[in-house]
Amino acid sequence: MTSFMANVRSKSESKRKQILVAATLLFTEQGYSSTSMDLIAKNAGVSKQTVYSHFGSKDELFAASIKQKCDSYQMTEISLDTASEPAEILFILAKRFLAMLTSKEALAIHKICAYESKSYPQISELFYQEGPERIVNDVAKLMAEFDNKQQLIIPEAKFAALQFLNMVKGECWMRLEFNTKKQISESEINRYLDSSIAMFIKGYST
Amino acid sequence: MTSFMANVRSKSESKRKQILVAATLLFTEQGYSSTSMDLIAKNAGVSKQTVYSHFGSKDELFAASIKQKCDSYQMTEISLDTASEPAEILFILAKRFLAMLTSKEALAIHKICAYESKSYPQISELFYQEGPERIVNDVAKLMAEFDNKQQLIIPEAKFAALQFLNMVKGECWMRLEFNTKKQISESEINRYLDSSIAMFIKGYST
DNA sequence: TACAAACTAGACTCAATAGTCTAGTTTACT
DNA sequence: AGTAAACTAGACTATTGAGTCTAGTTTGTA
Repeated sequence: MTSFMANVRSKSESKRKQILVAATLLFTEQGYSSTSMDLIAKNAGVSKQTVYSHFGSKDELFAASIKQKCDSYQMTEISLDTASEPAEILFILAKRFLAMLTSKEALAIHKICAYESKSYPQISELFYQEGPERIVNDVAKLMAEFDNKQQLIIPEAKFAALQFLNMVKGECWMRLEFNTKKQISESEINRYLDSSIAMFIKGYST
Repeated sequence: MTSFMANVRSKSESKRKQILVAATLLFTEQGYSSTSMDLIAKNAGVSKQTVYSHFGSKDELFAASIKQKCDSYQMTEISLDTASEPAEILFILAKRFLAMLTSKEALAIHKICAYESKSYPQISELFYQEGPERIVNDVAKLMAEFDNKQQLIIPEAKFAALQFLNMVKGECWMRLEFNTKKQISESEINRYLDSSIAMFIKGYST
């Protein structure tokens, strides 16, 4: 068989990665339409033709770029020490979740997926599944565990997860999303989280 | 004085409005960069030159367009019958808030302001103030009232408002934001809201 | 070593679009 | 009625950017 395939040189995997890395950086920093293929090629240290040989079009490259970002969305595994008190666990969870959510990367990819959700519904869907949905499901398991152990009474674990995570986002995230001048201080965030957790626990207490 | 200003014809206010209406529609439907000035002029039923005579540039028109959308952001006044039970009031509030939030218009303007928040920080800021911030402040007043009347114990009215409104957004809003195939049914939303309100009230109960 | 495919640099086409300009028309005010 | 500015239609400029093409270079494999 290989005799038919003489003189074959396979496309460089490293070039592909360079292109993907450069593209992802530019797309998430500047958005889809403001990012040119020429600049991607230049930043990847690669010729434009090579970009087109690895990815057929700008669309395709965009899809591949966001897709790999989604795949690598390893939300810091919520491997929490479930031996502790709910209040303690929830506080740590809230902090981790907020840290992830407010990272430059996460904000950028969220923004671009929401904005392009009409033009690229499959990408947006992918992001939703790998991002929000996965996290909600993970936290729902934790909520079910609280219920199991009778630490809290939670009839609908998924609702509780949604309620908790959405609360945690709060003003802090919105201000980042809209890039407002004033931002929320760490201490203010902590006060808010304390308040939210206290309310949540009381609301679901036995 | 007017003798110096002979032969003056003032720019037509109605043309200005036509332009603004067409521009707003296109910007919110297609985003900033995909909307051309030619199309705006055409849809407004006006010549391109007239667009430029009323608004100096595309940027300026965009700013004016979003600004007037923000100004007209009369969140259905939260004139709630505060004589009722908190649970009842909160349910009506939640439904109204969700209806507003999930309207095509609100989703579109939210999206574009978030996306352009780096390029147009002043517009994004304006949206934040006229949208989220105003609503939170209004709801905070309601929360303070619950506390005053000792129907609930709410030490930090603004926190409670943020917690409540963010909870209400829930999965429904996220799925619209990302345009996922599956959407949340009305009955599922109601179950979620009931759960959220029950938890909130218990969490802040006396 | 020879070949074919991956690669490079950069010129090229083609389309879209922001903004300007021109020439002629309408309209409000004096 | 006369005038100057608002308006129209549309040609025009200049730029940007996606995607192609060409000519030549490198490189892995048979």
